[in-house]
Amino acid sequence: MLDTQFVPKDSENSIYEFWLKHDLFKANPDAKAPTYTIVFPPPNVTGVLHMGHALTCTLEDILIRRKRMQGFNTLWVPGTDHAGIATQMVVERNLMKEEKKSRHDLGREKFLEKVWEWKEKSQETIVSQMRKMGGSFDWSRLAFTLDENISLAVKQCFLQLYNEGLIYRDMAIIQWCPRCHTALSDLEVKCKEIPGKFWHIKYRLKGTPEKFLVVATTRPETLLGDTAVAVHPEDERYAEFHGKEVMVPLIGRAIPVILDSYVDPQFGTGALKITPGHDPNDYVVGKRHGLPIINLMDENAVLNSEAGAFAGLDRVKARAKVLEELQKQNLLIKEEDHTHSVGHCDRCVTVVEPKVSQQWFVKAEELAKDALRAVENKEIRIVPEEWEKTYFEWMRNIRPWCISRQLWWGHRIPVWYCQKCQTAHVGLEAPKYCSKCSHTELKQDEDVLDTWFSSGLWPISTLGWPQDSKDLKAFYPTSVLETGFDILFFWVARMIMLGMKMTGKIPFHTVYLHPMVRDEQGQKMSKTKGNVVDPLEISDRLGTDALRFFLSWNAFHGRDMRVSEEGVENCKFFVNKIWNASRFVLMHFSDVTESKSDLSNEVNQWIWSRLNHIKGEVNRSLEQYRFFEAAQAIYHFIWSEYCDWFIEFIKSKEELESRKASKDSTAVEVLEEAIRLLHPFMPFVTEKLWQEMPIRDRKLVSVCIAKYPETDPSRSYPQTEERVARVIRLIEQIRTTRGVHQLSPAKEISLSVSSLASEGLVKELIPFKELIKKMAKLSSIEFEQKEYPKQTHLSVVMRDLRFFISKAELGDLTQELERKKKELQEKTEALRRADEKLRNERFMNSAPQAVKEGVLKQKTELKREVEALQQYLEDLS
RNA sequence: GGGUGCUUAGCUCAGUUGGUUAGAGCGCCUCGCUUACACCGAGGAGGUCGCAGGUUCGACCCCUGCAGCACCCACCA
Repeated sequence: MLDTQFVPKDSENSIYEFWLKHDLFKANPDAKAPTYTIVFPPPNVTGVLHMGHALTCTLEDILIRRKRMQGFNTLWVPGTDHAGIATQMVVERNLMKEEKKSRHDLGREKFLEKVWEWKEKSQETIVSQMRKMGGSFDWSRLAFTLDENISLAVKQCFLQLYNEGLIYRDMAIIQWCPRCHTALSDLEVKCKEIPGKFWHIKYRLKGTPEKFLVVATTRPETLLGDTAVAVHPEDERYAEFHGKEVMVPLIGRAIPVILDSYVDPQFGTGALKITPGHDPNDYVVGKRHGLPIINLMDENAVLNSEAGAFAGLDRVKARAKVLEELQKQNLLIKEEDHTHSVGHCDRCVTVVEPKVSQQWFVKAEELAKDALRAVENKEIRIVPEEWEKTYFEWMRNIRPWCISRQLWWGHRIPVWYCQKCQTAHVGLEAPKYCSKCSHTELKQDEDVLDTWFSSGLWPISTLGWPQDSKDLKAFYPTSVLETGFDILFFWVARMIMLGMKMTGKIPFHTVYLHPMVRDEQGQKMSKTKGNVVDPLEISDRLGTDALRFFLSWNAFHGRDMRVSEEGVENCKFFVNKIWNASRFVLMHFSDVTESKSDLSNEVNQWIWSRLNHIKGEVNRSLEQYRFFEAAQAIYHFIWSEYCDWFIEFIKSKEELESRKASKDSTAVEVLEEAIRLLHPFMPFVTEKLWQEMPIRDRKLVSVCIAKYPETDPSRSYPQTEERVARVIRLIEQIRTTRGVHQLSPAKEISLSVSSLASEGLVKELIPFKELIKKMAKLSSIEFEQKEYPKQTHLSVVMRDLRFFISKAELGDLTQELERKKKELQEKTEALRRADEKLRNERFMNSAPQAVKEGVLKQKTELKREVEALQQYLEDLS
């Protein structure tokens, strides 16, 4: 006997332990069954899981559990990401808070020890949370991006790309974060519109100080690093400056006026100061003209000795000081408001500084070619499809990927420099001596790799690459990559590029991009806003099953997904509903242990047939990653069909007794199948209930490995479905009539039903007589083709049936009158339109037969209804 | 500046290649503690599908324009 309620908190842990005990989630590379593989997007070891992770866990677990039940050899690889910059930041912040020390105070080695400690704790937390969500991961394959074998993959990949010339080291202008002290890739820089100023500054002509040109800039502090002023070659205004030199204000350095068509004469003053050291565009122009590069700032964006009197000031102070000086020297002409977009560090939101430095790059342009083609020719399918365009757009305009980071936490770049001749050696191990000069002193590159470089290898590295492992053979390419669209470029694109380059094969067949999690108002969740809904707290209180069902119910193909506690609560009600339906069934049929469904019984036929539809729909929807559709289909079946109608149908004393006596198994079997159908969505409660089912595959230890329901043509009864649908409609109509006439639910009435179409229709209802009586609360019901006088009876019409109720039994009719008038209006209009269509020659010529027949049928029905309604209204008044 | 989406019931969203009277959940209103469930049951109200044109026998769906919203990418100083 089941408890009166399912208490998730008391059951979930032990159910999960039960699964682990029976080792149900472990994949076997030697198994014969076809494989189905997902690698879980490894969460950063920066802290705890949020709602986005919960969504990922839920959706992937649904896919995996269904495939497992379908008999696939499923593998779901769990893991975590070292998340270089993010984790380093968190640990640094902690260190500062707790010990008032910077990482430099500790030194590289000691600091890394601290980070490892942090990682252990964080990973432990994350793993326990993934379990709490019910995730059926193969824990024997738990991976971390800095594991030895994963690091080997990273080095191997670096080496291979280097040998092919696809990785190179270059002096280039990159985005530098003065707070994180590292280079960033373009993707890690987010542009933001910032209201700023446009300052117009005098640059005097060398030797003729009364002549000058005016340069407009948003960054006056960088003028200290100017090495030219550029004007458009055809800009007449500056013709007299061609070939001359002007003086940099404040420091009196002469720089040439150069001609470059990059300059837009319409913009600003048409004269552009060129600062190759601190502006990506200027860098390009500077290179074109062979201009010197002046690096004005140190790693903190504090001005260095190149800045002369301004040395020691940071960017912001330097700007103020420079402006002040310009003002004093009467070189500042005007100041206007100007909004422009400024790059910010994705992690710490500091304004980044373009900086010329030695960095490592990947020729992404080369790798993108195959990665682009794979999606173009649908070898890799992106769902929803509209994201393909975004992917194409980015891939076609991809630029070199800066992969070196001046951090401590991460994969050290596998390059060693000879301390004598500076020759670089790239390899998996430190070389013993220099291959060029045989010197034995070599030093490894200080930098580490971009986190996404190792993430990009995740599908292959977790499966054992570069070894020719069993896992790689069995499970690669993986089946589907499921994640949020926000990391399409960061992660997905790079996995495709690196996976294809390293193995020659695509890393996965399908990319499913789920929506972003928002709060109730559609706002991004963030700690600072305080609108974060914590999945663990919710699952603690309302149950993991409810949370998971809510998440799948809301996984639309849109871009946002709103999470509210109320929504989860409603799903909890659904959990309760199934629980109680099961209680009812077990209360009456717990001794029904043999499959013996009376298939001559129309109610049985009907519920089997309905179940059959739902099975098809759920499977179809899940194949297309339409989680919301699948969830809704099951919800509707269990609640509105199985509970509201089937159970109510069999609930009458006689029916129940007769079913118990004959040990009819329908109620149990349909429920058991519905439970299996629901299991991927709500693993915990379904496991618990499945174990209680008197009929189930007893050879199996868990519903996790029970067969996932598939449609079964032998259980399809379309005609019965139609008949029962008519019965349901009749009951509903009687109830409505009772309702609008304000009859007490306790009051029994009598009525007579006749057909508006063929007489057979009414005969078909006779077997349901008792059932209708019970459910519509009737004292008696007659089925006969008989008219009653309108003085004494009211006739109610519904499509193909009508019934008569004695007026004496009805109460106030005024409300009903209004309602029916409106209905008559609507139906008359619909009839008119149907009629118009049928008269329309062109419609009759071009519409498909089925549509024409439909309209004709509709017209007949409407006509009957309109006539009957008119009569009904007459009767009423 | 370039790109991608979105606009359907009070709210969140479905609506498959244009074809019968546009759906769901929640919320709301009325009634009911009927022995699985009040975390429930029965019934009801509620939409000129953002606006304006066009194509078509027929448009929520296709085309054009407009308005509003969101997101992504971006070196106009």
